[in-house]
Amino acid sequence: MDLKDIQQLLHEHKFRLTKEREAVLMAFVDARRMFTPAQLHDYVKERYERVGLTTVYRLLEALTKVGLATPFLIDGEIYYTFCPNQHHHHFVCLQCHQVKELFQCNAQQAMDVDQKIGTVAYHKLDFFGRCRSCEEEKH
Amino acid sequence: MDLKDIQQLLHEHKFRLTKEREAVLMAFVDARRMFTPAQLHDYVKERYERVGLTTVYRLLEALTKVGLATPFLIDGEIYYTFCPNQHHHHFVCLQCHQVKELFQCNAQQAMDVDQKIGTVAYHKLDFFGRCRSCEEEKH
DNA sequence: ACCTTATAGAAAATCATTTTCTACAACGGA
DNA sequence: TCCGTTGTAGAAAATGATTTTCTATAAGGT
Repeated sequence: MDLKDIQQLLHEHKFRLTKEREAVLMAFVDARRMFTPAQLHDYVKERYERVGLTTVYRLLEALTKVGLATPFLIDGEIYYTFCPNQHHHHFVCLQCHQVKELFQCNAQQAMDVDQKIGTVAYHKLDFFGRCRSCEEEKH
Repeated sequence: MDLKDIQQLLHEHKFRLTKEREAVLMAFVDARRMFTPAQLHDYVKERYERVGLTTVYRLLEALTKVGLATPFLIDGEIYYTFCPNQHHHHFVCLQCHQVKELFQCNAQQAMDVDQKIGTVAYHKLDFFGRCRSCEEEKH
């Protein structure tokens, strides 16, 4: 999924991709890690250009609405990660906040929620720990 | 896990179980559903006795800290559910907010996160949908 | 019973998020 | 390409959930 596709998806939902949003989007996509809105704001400011915090909030809201971003709740903080793909899971490094996608998914079958309980609309499966490079960091 | 065990666990962490906290705890445990702090506050006020909202926040924080409550992020709202057991997963009804625990867990084996990625400290697997009774409600 | 330490709850403070507002930019049609 | 419509940027203000503060009180150990 590249910029064109993202643009089209946003467009279908009547969101316009301005240069400001594009700057935030580029930063967000490239980073491959999770951010709180304020963190992403700082990150964009440093690397790309100065944009308003409101703009960051609005893009994150838009991306979440069209299914391109996922919020995580960790230690009471809400982090967002860019999620271009349909259904997948995550490995989240609690140290460097890097996020990796895992595509293989056997959870639905593996768990097989009983009909007596209800009907599953969707599920979430995420792994948290330390990524390889964070582990190697401390000798 | 009964009240005695909860009391002991809180005690180990130097939390005291006062009558106010006990009222909130009873409500929370009995309900078997998820609440935002404000919702739980209302619920306790109606059914048990009047307690301060601050007290509700503090109990939820304490329970989360000792591993007896789990927060869910749904539509931007943070909901808490009482989680007495070690490792398990959830079925969350998005309509009535009822929560059921699922104990069988093959996720770790089923997914088998690659060593190259990192080391998993814990994982979360939750199912969202409509529970049986909500489904039957509308004929 | 006494002493230390945690708690209740109201009130105030904090701070993340949302709303408001105005000038401006993007898109689509002529 | 120009124009009208509609969404957007960003600062500033408002909102509202959550946290902190404070004082009297209660809990639990000794």
